[in-house]
Amino acid sequence: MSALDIPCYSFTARHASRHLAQFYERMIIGSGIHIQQFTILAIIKHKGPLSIIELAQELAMDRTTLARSLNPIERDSYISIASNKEDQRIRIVSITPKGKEKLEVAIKLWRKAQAEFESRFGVERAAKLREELRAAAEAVAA
Amino acid sequence: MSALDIPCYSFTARHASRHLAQFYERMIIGSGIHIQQFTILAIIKHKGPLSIIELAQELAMDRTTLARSLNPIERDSYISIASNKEDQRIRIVSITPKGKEKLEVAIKLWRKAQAEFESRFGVERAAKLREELRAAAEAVAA
DNA sequence: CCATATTGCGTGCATATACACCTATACGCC
DNA sequence: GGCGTATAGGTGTATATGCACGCAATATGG
Repeated sequence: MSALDIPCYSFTARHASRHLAQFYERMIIGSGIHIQQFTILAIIKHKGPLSIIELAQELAMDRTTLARSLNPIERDSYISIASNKEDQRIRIVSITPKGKEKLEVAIKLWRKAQAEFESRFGVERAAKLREELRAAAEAVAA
Repeated sequence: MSALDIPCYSFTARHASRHLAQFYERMIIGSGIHIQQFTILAIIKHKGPLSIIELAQELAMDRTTLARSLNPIERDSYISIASNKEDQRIRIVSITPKGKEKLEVAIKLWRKAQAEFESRFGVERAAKLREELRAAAEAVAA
């Protein structure tokens, strides 16, 4: 018996998440960004300029975690963060042209990672797993 | 469409892992240890004294990540780390009596978390999800 | 219009994660 | 025994994660 036989759902999810992340990192390393940054860039691009809180809601992650995750991609000029005239508390996050270029490169590699995982795991099976993961997260929502 | 609709398996797994972890953290907070530390303590107890590398293999996690995760539970005297006479490179990790006590308290709360998740998500469904997560991690193993 | 509540956000702290690189020890072969 | 190699482990750096707390700006109620 190894730890993988521990029936803890949290451990199993964490374990799978770690290893999937490493798999995706290896696949998109040529783009120069991380898989988490890829997701954030993709959301910013598709949902348009957003406040920190709106973006955190879109990504279903903690506001403070997201804020810190923005630092490296802002430093590398993939996003820009501007203040808001009407409400000076709000900071608006946008993707830059440089960020869009980066995203396009990463998307090609990401598609390969997706295809490779589906090839190894099965397309239907992968879709089912994703749906169940979503449902599990919803089941434990605070 | 939110980020949850992004079909990235890595994002979905990370998302579920984060939220499951938060759920378990809330449930075992009374024990004073974290869910990750709970898993590590449980493995050390059940697999007996182990080297860092053996322990990392048991937990299917990176050696250096594990080593740093041992710091807080060693500081709190839940584990002890001793050197090895035969091979002085090796450091042997053991659970302490204090660690065992802590583990017993945490295990009661963990069982409640397990039961609560199974109640919300379904026992069969949860078992199936766990099995699929395990298989997915194996599919992307380096 | 002022006092209070709410909201948006940043920061300190602690833990988690892993790669690259380093040191020390053991082992194997000659 | 000594030298090259393999192995166990530590450390620097960077990102990820989220709670507690604080601050500033806006909204609200009287």
